[in-house]
Amino acid sequence: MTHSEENYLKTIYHLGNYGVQSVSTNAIAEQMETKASSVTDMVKKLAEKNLVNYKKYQGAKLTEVGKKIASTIVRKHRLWEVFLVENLNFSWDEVHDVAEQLEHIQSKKLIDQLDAFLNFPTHDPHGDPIPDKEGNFKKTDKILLSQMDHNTSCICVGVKDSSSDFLKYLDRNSIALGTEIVVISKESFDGSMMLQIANSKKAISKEVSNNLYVKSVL
Amino acid sequence: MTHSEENYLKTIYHLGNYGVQSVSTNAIAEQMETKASSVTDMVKKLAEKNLVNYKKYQGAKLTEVGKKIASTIVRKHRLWEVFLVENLNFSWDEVHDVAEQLEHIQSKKLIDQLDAFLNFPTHDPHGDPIPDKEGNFKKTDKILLSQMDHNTSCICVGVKDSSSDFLKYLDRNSIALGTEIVVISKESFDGSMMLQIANSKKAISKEVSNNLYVKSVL
DNA sequence: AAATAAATTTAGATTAGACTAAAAAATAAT
DNA sequence: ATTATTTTTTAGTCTAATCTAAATTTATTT
Repeated sequence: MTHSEENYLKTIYHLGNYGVQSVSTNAIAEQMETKASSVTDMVKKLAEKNLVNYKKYQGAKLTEVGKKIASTIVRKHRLWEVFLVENLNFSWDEVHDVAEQLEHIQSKKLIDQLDAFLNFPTHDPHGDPIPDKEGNFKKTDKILLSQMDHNTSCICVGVKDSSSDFLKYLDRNSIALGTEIVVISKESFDGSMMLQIANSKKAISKEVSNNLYVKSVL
Repeated sequence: MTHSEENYLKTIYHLGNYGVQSVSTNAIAEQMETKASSVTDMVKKLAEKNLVNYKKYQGAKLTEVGKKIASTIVRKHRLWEVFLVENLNFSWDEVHDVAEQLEHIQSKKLIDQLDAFLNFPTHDPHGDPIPDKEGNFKKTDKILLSQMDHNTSCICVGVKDSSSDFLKYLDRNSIALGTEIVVISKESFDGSMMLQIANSKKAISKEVSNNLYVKSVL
């Protein structure tokens, strides 16, 4: 497995909804910031190795073996993110690039021991689930903040956009995983919201509420 | 910096005595298990980038910049080894391959924070010194066990051969860093030695005493 | 000092991964 | 149902890093 092959598998895993759907050549190319022709070449190679099923003009879908490998890469990525935040003083907007590198380190013992060292975490610093050794994880019943009605309460459980810019915005507005949010009102014409967070009111745009996952509380 | 370029710099650093001496093409090739022609190509490229000084048929020597990069790679390698042993239950004969991968991770913050997390260690699990951020380290005045006279005492402070086979041999014979060794006698014809370790006597060959660094004690 | 051996470099080929430009297939629009 | 557009593939090129085999330089012997 080369780094490049691993990156393709990971991308197909993410875009194909944890590997269940077929993913188009162009979608892969856009996500990876590469050209469609490069994707075609690589997808053929992965098909040759039985890691994806591929028929011309019909996109690629992970095989069971491909899915297993992809989930392992995601598992490693997310475990390393936890390590960086919990033990090395990284903030949640700084971990991605380093984890992109660390996810390619090959050592079964390393990842098992890291998992144990971190006390078997189930979610990464952005609220995304960490697959177990078999590639399984429980899907949390999270919804987008934008779907909440006014006069309801919820707890922040994840982000859809995990770009540094968005995460820093959340930091500045005291929104973190576990933060309780009350939706005071919702503007129908632009989708903006007025929130109550701790003791202060905050206005947020539709872009923000569309990128924040929450769990409703009674 | 590609992984390959980093590996060449590291090798030249080690073979050239921390970068002070010129290293021959063949020596590099043998150490890296590659061909001399490949080494020539790479050394030319490194010279182009001003990381080594190179004149045809005269080997390669690190420049100051090259030395700095090489020492950083060694620093990362050794810090990761400490982490693996101290925090992830690896034994000293298991760390090398994983550290070979981890040493290429690029992140200044990562390595600084790891250093702090480990409490600024000065030596790796094999007793080798860890360069600081500037690439400096204090050379310990260690000698080979084979140079000790009979009826003298010493403490094990490092290994010359850090192959898994040798390290496991040491484990089986209760020899670790910090172990006190008394040289009872020395056989002149084959260089073998009789040692007193804790409460038991052990016979060791010249190969062993030639690969174990010790510090003499009064 | 000439001949032999060893070390090193050069020349040319190969593979992985990416690219551009052109061709072909699938989709959408008139 | 043709035409136009988008998507995807193919064909050919490029770079990094490696290799083999041949040529060249340096070192060693006799």
